[in-house]
Amino acid sequence: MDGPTTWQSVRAEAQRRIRTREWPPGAQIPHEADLAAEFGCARATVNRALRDLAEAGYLERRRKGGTRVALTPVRKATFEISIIRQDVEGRGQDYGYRLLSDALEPPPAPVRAALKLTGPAPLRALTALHLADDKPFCLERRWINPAFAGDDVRFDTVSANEWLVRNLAFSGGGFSFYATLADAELSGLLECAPGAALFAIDRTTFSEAQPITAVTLTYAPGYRMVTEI
Amino acid sequence: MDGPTTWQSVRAEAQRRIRTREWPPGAQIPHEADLAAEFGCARATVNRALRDLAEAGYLERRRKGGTRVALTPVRKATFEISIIRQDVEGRGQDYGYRLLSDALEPPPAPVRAALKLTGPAPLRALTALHLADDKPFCLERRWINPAFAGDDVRFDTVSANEWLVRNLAFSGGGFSFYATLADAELSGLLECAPGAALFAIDRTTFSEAQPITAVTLTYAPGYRMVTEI
DNA sequence: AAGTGGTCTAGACCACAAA
DNA sequence: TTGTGGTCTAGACCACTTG
Repeated sequence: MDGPTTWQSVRAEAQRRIRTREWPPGAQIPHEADLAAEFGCARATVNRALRDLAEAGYLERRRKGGTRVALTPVRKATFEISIIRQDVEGRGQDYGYRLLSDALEPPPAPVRAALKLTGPAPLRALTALHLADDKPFCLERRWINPAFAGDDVRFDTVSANEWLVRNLAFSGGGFSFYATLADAELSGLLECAPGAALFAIDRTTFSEAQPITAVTLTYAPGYRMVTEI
Repeated sequence: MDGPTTWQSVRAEAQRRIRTREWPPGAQIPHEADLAAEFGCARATVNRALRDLAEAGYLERRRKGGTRVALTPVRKATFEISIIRQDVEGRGQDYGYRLLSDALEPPPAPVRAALKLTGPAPLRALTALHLADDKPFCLERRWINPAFAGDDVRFDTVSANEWLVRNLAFSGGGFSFYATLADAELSGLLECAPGAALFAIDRTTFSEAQPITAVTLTYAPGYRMVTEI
């Protein structure tokens, strides 16, 4: 005996069959019940293994339709959205934060569109600088729905980034990553040459279909966002 | 009766308790057995729900240590690594591909380091251009371990990007995203102004600890990588 | 040593989609 | 209509870690 069949071992064997083309791309693979019989385990164990592979993009499963090997295995990479302070400290540098401005302003059209706002109601507009070892690390330009962070919430010492992460669990939204040029304002704030290439992230956050915040994070030159799979 | 308790409903209720601070950050939550009794369901159902929340970064679970609400909920975003052709076609544009060069060359030091190569053995060096509606979309500069794609594999019409995705299921590796400036060579190939800000991705791929390929994808100006959570 | 999550089993019913 | 995956149950044993 070699103990009970684990779902990891079933997954590994299924991976092997996909890699070796024993189960070629597009082909239908045996039912869970058949595989359970073959591996001598419960169907739930097979289910757990195949569900894992489907989540990773290697299999496509449909009720009644059965399970097929994905024609184009979609690699899914995950990256962690950390608080900027943790990002800096994780690099072994000292973190600093400076709030540059905080006022109510009517949002420009792109921000209104990103947050799906209809009216021109003013939003709370923040500009802040995140520092690493006293040097500019990232510029944060944020628009916040005042209903979620009124005047009583102050961002002098705690960044809006951190406050929102800690106070808005379970929200959805979108990201977009792109490159942008340092204009006069950015080069001044980030203390870099005008015309430098800067990595930037636009992010919108919703909670239960309510718009919460839109933010642009522009990083100082040389920044890389790293992840593994 | 309202039917069996689903793991999704358990997860939703747990989410609510975290959001409302009924389970505050850092606090230990009841055992699976207690929650199962409270919800009137099997422990496996509670386990499925809490495991899901833990994978999303909201809970931290340890055998014997119990389950705690994460102090800093790490948001995990996932993005799909698609074949560039699909990316272009998904935008409703015509895809084109042009192989610019293909030769065996000793890799430069950064590539050797990224692939953890010890010797100076030559790699297959490819340069190719991906087109959208006949305009440059993305420049691909790739180094491939010849053991995995010898001379018999030709990349005239099928991009190495696509060939590798289709032929190397189950591989690991790393990504890094950054911004870079268009130098003379890049501006010529991507038909953009010198000094433009370009979004770029470095990627390394390993299969079973064997180095497979290192690639730099440099996108034409204006490209955004988009994802949702 | 003991408590907690991780997993497996065997069986059952259900939801969905294909035929 | 029917076949397939999705899920729930009740019980059991095990692995890991903390005390």
